[in-house]
Amino acid sequence: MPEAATAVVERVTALIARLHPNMSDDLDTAARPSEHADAQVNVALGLAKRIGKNPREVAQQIADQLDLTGICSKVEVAGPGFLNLTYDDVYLARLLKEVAADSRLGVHRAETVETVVIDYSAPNVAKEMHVGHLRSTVIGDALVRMCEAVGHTVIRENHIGDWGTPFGMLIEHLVDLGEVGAARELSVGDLDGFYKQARAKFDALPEFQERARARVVALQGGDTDTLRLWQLLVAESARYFATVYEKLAVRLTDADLRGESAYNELLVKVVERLGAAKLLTTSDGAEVVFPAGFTNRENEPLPLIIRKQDGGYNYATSDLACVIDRVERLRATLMLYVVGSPQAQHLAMIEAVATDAGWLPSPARMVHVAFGSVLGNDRKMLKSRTGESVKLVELLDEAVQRAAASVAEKNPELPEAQRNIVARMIGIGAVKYSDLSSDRVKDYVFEWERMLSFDGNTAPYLQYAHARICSIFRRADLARESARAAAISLDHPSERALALWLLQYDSAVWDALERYSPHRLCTYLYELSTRYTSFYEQCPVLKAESDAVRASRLALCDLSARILADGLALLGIQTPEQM
RNA sequence: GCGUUCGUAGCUCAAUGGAUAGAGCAUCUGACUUCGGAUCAGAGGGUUGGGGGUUCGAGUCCCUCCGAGCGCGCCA
Repeated sequence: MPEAATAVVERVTALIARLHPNMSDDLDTAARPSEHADAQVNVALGLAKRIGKNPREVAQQIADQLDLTGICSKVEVAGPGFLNLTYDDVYLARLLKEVAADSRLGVHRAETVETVVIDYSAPNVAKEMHVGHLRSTVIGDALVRMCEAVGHTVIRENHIGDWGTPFGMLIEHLVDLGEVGAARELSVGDLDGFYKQARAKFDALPEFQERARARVVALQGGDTDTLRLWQLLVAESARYFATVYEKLAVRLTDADLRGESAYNELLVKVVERLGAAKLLTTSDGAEVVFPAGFTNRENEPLPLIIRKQDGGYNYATSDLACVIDRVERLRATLMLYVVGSPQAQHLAMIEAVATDAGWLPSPARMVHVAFGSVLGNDRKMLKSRTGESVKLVELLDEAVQRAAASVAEKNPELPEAQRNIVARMIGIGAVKYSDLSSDRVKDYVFEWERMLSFDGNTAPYLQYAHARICSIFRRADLARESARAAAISLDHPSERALALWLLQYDSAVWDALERYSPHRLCTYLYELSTRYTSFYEQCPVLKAESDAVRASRLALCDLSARILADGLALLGIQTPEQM
């Protein structure tokens, strides 16, 4: 309820400033959603404490003097000193009409536009994508869409692992297979096999090991032929990643790929600049930084290793280079790292060092958008039957397959071609939604039955609610736009409950975005669906008692469908019109 | 050992420091000549891991204990 709440808060704040001129600072004047009223204001409780008076009396005084004409039809004091507000129906109807006429559905733009770099997905070249990449990719994609929706400038960065010692053995394996054979091997999508074969040879054959090591040196030395072979691996992998992203329907493209190798030239500069800032020390032959506040097992200062004993660099160095690149070249003001929580300490150290080195001048900042693991039925990290990590493609294919079976069973009239399209929206949507709908910092249990169920907080349930609305307009042979100018009346309780919720879309989107918590938007959309279906059960739309009521209800339907579709789109989930 | 995240109904999950901790699944009871029953209405089910503290008010903040996951020097 952005506008209504804002209007209320403005008047409350003004009144308190008048009544208690020196008390108005940092008082909680917010108008919150409430179970007992349309909204509640709790300011009297804090104020009473501060001025040493009875909270109910303070609340009553505010209620008596607060002028909410045209906004609220009722203000009452309840409990220990809550102000319960009932909005004026005419006012609500007017707000709804404004939202219905708004292509943004009431979602306001960011006041200050940020340049947001979002670092997510991050698969490794020549390695299969597995469930471990699911959460980063899906959460990152949702954040991209939400940031863009409020007008931020978003730069997607898929920080792929395309460099390091494993590439010696991978390139040698490629040479062994022959370029044509290797390309064939890689293009069938069996990257796991390729990697494992290389690994097996590396472990078993000293001769191969020698070649691999020499190849790493050649790669780092910039040997032309080696670089060409390396690029072949990268290109084949990129093609594979693109197919996965297409299946997943996320925004990532080849243009967003940014391998670690991209920072190679910057690594020397990182060392130079850390040296110039006098942060660098030598420890056991390695060049390291000791950021304050980090300790190891023995309670000794924990170093961030910048240059190894052997002179090589590692991930900490390239992560620091990355910070410099994002702040100084891309002008990032906000950097989101959609990375699993196990890396919390590493990222905290990167941030500490970058801050100490002066590479994060305000307003530039890093945020670790951490997330937990995907668990199987046994409550342990999800694994395949053979104990290996589950291939992402296989998981996605199974989701679509299961959805297709479900649609075939429940709606056999749907033509097969359409069924396949819909099955993809449902299956992929279900996987994404089950990932997004619980608090990201916690682990979650991956269960096919639950995520594909049409009951409960699932994508199919939301999609179904949307499809039913589309069905109403189809049956009535009405264009959706035609519903938007209607005068809205809110006589039935379920109409009113729905209307109140529709008006809170703006705050739901912002709430989810500000916490980088897509699940808050999921919860909102789920509640919207339940309120809608409840309305749908109780209020006939096409057979409404009058044309005016029918038009009003059609407007509520249209707005509900648009917010459902828009909200799901912000989560990267599609909404079929039939299913 | 140190650090960190988590612990809420039988299960899976919600809950800006605000009222009687909410949903879904499962269980039980109802509702289809009606816009998609792929649904809806209702019931039972809780010492929010234990114990202290701060606060007018704590699932939420602080301390402590218990339990689980993860991390902790040259992999990324």
